Amino acid sequence: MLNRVVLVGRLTKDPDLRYTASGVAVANFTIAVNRPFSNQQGEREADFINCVIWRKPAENLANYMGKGSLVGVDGRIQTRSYDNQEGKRVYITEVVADSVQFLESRNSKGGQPQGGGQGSGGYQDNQYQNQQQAPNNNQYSQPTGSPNDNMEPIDISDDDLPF
Amino acid sequence: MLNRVVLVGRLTKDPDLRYTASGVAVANFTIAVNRPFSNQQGEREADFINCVIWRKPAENLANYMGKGSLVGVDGRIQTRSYDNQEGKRVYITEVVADSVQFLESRNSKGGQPQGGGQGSGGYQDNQYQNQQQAPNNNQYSQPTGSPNDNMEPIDISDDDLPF
Amino acid sequence: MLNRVVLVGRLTKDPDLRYTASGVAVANFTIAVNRPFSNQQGEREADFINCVIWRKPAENLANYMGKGSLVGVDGRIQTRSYDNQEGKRVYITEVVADSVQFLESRNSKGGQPQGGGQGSGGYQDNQYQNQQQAPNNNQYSQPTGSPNDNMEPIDISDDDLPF
Amino acid sequence: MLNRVVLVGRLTKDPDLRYTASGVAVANFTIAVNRPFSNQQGEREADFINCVIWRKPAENLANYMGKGSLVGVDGRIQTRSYDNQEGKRVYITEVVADSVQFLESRNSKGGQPQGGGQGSGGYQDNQYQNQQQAPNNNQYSQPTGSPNDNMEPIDISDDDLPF
DNA sequence: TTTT
DNA sequence: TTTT
Repeated sequence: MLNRVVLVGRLTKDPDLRYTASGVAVANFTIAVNRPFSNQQGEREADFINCVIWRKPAENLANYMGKGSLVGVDGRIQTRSYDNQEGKRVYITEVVADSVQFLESRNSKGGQPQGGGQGSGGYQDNQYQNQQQAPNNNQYSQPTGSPNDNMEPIDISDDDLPF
Repeated sequence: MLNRVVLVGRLTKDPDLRYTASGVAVANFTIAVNRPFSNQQGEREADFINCVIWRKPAENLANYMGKGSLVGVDGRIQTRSYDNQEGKRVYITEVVADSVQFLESRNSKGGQPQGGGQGSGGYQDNQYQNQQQAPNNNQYSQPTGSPNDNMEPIDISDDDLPF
Repeated sequence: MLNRVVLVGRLTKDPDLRYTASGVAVANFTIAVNRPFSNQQGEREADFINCVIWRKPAENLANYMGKGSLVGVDGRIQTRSYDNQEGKRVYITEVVADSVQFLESRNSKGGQPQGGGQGSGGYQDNQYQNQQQAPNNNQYSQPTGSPNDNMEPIDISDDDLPF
Repeated sequence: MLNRVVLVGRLTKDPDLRYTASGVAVANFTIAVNRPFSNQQGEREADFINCVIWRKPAENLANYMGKGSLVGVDGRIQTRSYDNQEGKRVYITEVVADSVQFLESRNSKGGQPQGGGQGSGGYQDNQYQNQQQAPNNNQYSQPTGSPNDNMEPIDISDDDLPF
């Protein structure tokens, strides 16, 4: 049955990247999507939407985007439930992203602070596409070093390129 | 910012229609959307997605659709929170429907039971469109009588026609 | 970049199934999507949207759906152009379907005419999912025989099952 | 019936703003949406999607966005036809935008060229929302003056504010 | 060239 | 707390 979600918004914090026991990468993140209308107090509110993304795109998101980054999300709504520590059933509604598009980097994540005089915020047509391939059980090698906040072309082998 | 959701699924129960203190109709409903893939046990799971719709379309939904009805939803994701009786903050993610499309009636809601030999389940191009008009404070008159499960053309004045 | 389309409408005619030189199945079809509003003459118009689907789902669509069938489409807009016989460039805008959902069979395609007293139009959760796998170059075997208009469960081997 | 399109892409040229005989503003524009995959030559292609937007949002788009601007579009697919000068029927498929979101200004349209050392390309949560109100037959007052390419807050009366 |  |  049809289940399709498209969002454009900003990361409320850095993505939270983890690995399953079998080594599959998964990142949780929340995006703030401002509403197109004002409330009765005349204020613009936002919706804070929890999202998940799996595998390579999860690592890419965690490595290149951070708090404040503007992203586009294409995915579906998923619901699940679990029993919390008080034995109460908790119901979760979240968006499982098939792909995340980088619209604008905003964070600096420990490196050269963005902004200043260098003409920041350019857009590259970068997109995480979830290949939905079978989970591979290797440990992923974590990219380190300069986060390349300005999103200029970077010189790495195709294999490592997230986009 | 962009926030768009499209769903096709079945009502898990009859819509829950209420009125605000100022007389605005609002209906809550949950739709089950079957996933397009099987889990590791080979079973097809579903997502149970909570939705809200306001005003006239809320009444139409409540009057014409019921548990098991197949509907299409066009809307956006909304998040909100409240403090429960234990003083704990509870976060809600739901879909606010702009319009609901009737794809197939399935329930009988007190009237002539659907099904049998009469060729049921016909589709009419019926759609609730949320006009987003200012709330009107009148009490809505509740349609009663024949639920018209077979969704044949019905003969009522234009003013009452939900589609 | 984001490009997402979701449609629900009826096939204006039987899907047109063909095979590329290398044996890849592709089906073209048009769906009529009724507009949610009336024009100035008070008439409801429709949009006639050309769609394409590839591989297995193309064959499934051609084998199980026909003129008048209600379907849901999840896909993206694609544009292309070609030079016609007069040497004039022609621009095409169409929807490439990732998946098509069967909402209601309507045609009979040579076999037992649908309808009559047998409770027609039931919905099964059937969906063509485009696996985006590499094209396979075999000739597909064309299913023949009973079109199963009522969409009841059918007893064929898993390999042939479209859903 | 359901008909929903969401796009993120760049304007291929400045929007083309016109007025109907009765004074209703309408803007035509094309956005280039890069495909998320490469073709067999390893090149990334794009789809060039024709769009229309009506009334106030049309004027806003024309006044604030130009060739190269990154926009998000939420709308529906519309088809229409007309007879060309050779008396041949021509079929058109385009997107009617309900709203356009400004993701990044790119053009300068006669004013201070964007870019340079000033940290350009910031995102504001600006969105044209088509109110679908009855056409008003006044001549719209055309905003003039500095196009504010950097999209900083601008100080004009609420009535003129497009977002 | 269009569906219910 | 879930639909076919």
